[in-house]
Amino acid sequence: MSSLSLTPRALYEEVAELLRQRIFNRDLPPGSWIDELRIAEEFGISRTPLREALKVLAAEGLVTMKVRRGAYVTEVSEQDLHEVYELLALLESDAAGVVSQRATTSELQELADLHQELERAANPQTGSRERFFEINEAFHLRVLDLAGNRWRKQMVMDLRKVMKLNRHSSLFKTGRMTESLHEHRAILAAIQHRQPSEAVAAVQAHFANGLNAAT
Amino acid sequence: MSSLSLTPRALYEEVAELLRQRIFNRDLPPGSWIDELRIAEEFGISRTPLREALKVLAAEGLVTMKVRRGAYVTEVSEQDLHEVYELLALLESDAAGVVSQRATTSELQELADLHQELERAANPQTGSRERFFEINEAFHLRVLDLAGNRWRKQMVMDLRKVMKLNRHSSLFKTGRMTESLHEHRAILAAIQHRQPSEAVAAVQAHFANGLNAAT
DNA sequence: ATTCATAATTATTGATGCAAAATTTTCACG
DNA sequence: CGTGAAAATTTTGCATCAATAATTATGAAT
Repeated sequence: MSSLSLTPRALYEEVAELLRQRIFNRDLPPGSWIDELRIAEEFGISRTPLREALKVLAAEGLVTMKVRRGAYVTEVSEQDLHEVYELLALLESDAAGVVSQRATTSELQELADLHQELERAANPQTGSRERFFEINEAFHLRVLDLAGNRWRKQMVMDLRKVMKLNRHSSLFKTGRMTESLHEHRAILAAIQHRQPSEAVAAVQAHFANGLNAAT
Repeated sequence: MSSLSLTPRALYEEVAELLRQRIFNRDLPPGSWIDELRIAEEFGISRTPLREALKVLAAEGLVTMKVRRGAYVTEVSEQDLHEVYELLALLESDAAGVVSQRATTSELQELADLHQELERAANPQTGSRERFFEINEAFHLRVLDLAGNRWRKQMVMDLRKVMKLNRHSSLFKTGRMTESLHEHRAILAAIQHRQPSEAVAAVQAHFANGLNAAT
């Protein structure tokens, strides 16, 4: 957690990040009303930057603004879960296809290294549940980086935030670790062998299995 | 311009919409600094709702916030144009594929009716440039509705707003009207004949041609 | 005359205050 | 005892005010 930033973020950005943590920790559970006065008091700030932060989170989909009713933590329905999984599968599978075509040899090696870390994280002896999820997300985001479309990456990151709202989201489910690891092996292999259609299919299968595990 | 809204939007929403219009009209050109005092004065409001509106627009990608420097209208680079086109092609082509599988007969008829309006709008006798772009966008958005994924629709709408920032964006270019109309015929035909892969290909071709026209 | 430093002006950012609206509570009447 | 209306409280939304940071202008020194 490198908290020393060269460009000190605006207060409303910091507040937005704190709110995200509270939401993901389920300190602010889905559906709950966000008490502006209370939060402002706790954070030791005024309501102005807090309200700006809430607008940002609303744009991300994490909170929902109701006219004259304030902000509520977004409730992700079963339908939403399906739709977001569908979108993530589309965006990330296409990215994997692009990467399998365009990645340099050193970039492929980098992905292989990341996957090796994932293997270690999946081993109870050398890793942990938290580490697995961390490396897992890093791998997915690295593929997006290599696909070279910042708009897509931003969208995927936003969608993944929304996924975290759902308890049953298997993006971070313990029982899925071994299965997920196997699927990652297939994804990496397809990319390394520069087989776009196989890479696309492998990522789509990965998300299809994730959705099944979630529901 | 129906200004009587059943659910009176918050002021910051209204302001956001006014700012969007000014940006798309190039009253506020890309790269220009947004003078909060001046705009607030012109709109006859205080700076608080204006700043909240700017946060919303920043989340949409229309403006860029710089720390301690205020808000600037986003400049869309050639690279961005490519990337956004790539994403729109991916999202909308997949949507067309879904619709060609799942649409009911009456929904297909609705799309056909919309396309008929597009044909009329493309005819100098019975339509106009503005009407063509209007119907064109309505058709694309209707396909997204029928594809049944509100997250995708939201993303496409945001991306299309970003496209409007670019002068050369062929989404709204006069010279492309006839060509665009032909491509729309192919898209509609593929959907009506319930041929998903043809529908996907037709939409991808539509966007590929659009990108060529833009650059 | 040019450069550097300091002062002044300007603009963003955050806090506070106030009014309007909605919700809740209380009290009266059936 | 339940229902409905009115008052009180709570909370949002907007405006104003204060402070911090940055940019520009001015002046002095080399």
